[in-house]
Amino acid sequence: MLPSIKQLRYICAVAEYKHFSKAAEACHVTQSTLSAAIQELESQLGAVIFERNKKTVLVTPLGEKLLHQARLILGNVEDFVGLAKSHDEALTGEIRLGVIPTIGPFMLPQLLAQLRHHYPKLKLFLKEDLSANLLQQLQEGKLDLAILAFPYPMPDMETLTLFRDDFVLCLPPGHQLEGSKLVKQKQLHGESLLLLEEGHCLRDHALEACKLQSTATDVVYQGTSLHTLVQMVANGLGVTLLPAISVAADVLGDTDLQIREFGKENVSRKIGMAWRKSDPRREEYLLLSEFIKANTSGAVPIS
Amino acid sequence: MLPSIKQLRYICAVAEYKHFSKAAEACHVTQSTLSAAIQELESQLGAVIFERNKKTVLVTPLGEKLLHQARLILGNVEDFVGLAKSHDEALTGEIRLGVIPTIGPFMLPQLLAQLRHHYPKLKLFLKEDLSANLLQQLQEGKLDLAILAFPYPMPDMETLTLFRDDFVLCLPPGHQLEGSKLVKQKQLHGESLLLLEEGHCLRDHALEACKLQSTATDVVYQGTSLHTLVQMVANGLGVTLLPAISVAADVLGDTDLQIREFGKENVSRKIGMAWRKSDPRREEYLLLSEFIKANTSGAVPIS
DNA sequence: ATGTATTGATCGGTTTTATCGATTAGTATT
DNA sequence: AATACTAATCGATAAAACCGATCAATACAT
Repeated sequence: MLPSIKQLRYICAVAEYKHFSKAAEACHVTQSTLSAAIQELESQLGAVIFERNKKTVLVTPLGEKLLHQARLILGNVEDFVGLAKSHDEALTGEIRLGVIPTIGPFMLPQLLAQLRHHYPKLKLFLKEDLSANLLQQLQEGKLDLAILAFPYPMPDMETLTLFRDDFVLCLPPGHQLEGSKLVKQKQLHGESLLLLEEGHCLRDHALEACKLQSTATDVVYQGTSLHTLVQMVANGLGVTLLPAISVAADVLGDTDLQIREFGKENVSRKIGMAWRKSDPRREEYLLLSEFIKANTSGAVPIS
Repeated sequence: MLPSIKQLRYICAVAEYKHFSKAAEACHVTQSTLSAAIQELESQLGAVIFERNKKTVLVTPLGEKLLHQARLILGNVEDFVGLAKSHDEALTGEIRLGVIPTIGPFMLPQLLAQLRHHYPKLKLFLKEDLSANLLQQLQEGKLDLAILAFPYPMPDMETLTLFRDDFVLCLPPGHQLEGSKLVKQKQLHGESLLLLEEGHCLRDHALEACKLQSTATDVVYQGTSLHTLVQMVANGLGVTLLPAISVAADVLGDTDLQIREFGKENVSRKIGMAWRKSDPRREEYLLLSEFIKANTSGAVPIS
């Protein structure tokens, strides 16, 4: 046997007004409805809450306790509804966001600061991982949203491209290619090209973008992050390809490395978002995507 | 718009089983019923709680919060029902008991100790006042029960006689009536009879029981309590009538006062209980009355 | 005393809601 | 391609909620 929330409202109203008819009016029902509901509740509880005296309505001691509990419940119900209401506003809840390592450290610091400013109620829980793992966690519902590089197969996901991220060539000072203002893909042949280890999509995207195969060049070493790659280049171990956003985010630091852009050739990857097709917060994600597009440096807008 | 408790139960079940059909089974309803109820809730809230994926049911971040709140509410509702249940047991709740000053100090110490032992969950809130005030507080619902002396007009109240309380004559040592083993009402004429001040029913009952009028004797002084009356008698100011229960409760203390009983004459008052006719706890009061009858010394059972 | 107004309970009838069983559409799995 | 499974949907029915009117008891004013 369960009381209904309506019944709890009724008894609280009666306790407040000490009067069935007035309480009924306040509850927008007729007195007969309210009386019947309260009688049913008392009958189901096997307890009398109100002592109906001629002149006034008295609350039994047990009724006093029940009323206290009822008010507690009604308050919680209000909070329940309020919870839903407060979430109506866009970007005020929690989003579990996954990002790949070749984007997160360069894009997030600036983005998060802006978000905190414009959407102070938004709580972003961050997870940095490889694309394959992010996909799996999206599917499992452990993540709501991912920012990663395309192309990448995203079954069951809706994806959206945010912007283009050009690759640039990173050279140590004095390198033979230092003289070229712009470089071409072909010029990479025979170079000691340093790339991230297996699993990073950046590796595949870079090779693909430059129309290279991993065997067509000397991949002498495998870095675990772009920062370590940069250090390796600085130590003369070879050259590397860096995404523009990382350079914009000062991945070079105070090294004296050189940057050379590619010419008209489209040497780039695309950065976008992905979420479950069934996720009801699509609108919110679209809103967030617009915000990201407007607040990311080093990115090339999609034409 | 209000959610129903049923809806809250449903969403908690789905969250638990991650499966609509199984949740429906656990709730003893069909899947269609449960689905419809949850859809209605989500629609009314304007929020999506579950993300219906083909393989599994996921909970949205907002849904997680709502579920937490829902569980809280359901717990409260359980407590609500439990409150009523726990009070089913007799004499386990709160009773606000009023007692008149010529009964309370002599009857309660012993009675309360016994009650505490036999009904440890019973909480008695005590109020000592004159009959008229007790009656008013009963009517106003500020008291649940009163123990007082009859006859006394108790409109709207149900009353019950507990026992008879005989009056005895209290004499200072060396008093002229000391020689009589039993005294008669007539012998009181001309005596300096000390009584309580106006308002105490004991005063009226004593006069009535002895068939006296307040003018027929010297009411030289008005005491504020039986203890002060006793002190006055000990100081030779006169004699007084004491209820047997007060003597049994050692109102005389270590004074050397004498007690004389009346003979076959019915010189007594009746002590009983009263509560509102509309009070639903009648059964409990009857139970309490039996307990009191069995656990009061100095009282004469009603034939 | 007598009549009027109030209060909460009760009854009959209507509307609304809840629930069920069956079916469907969309996905996985075999 | 066939099968199994899940949640949504539909139509019909049973249950309830609710209202308006009335009643009995009482308070209050005359």
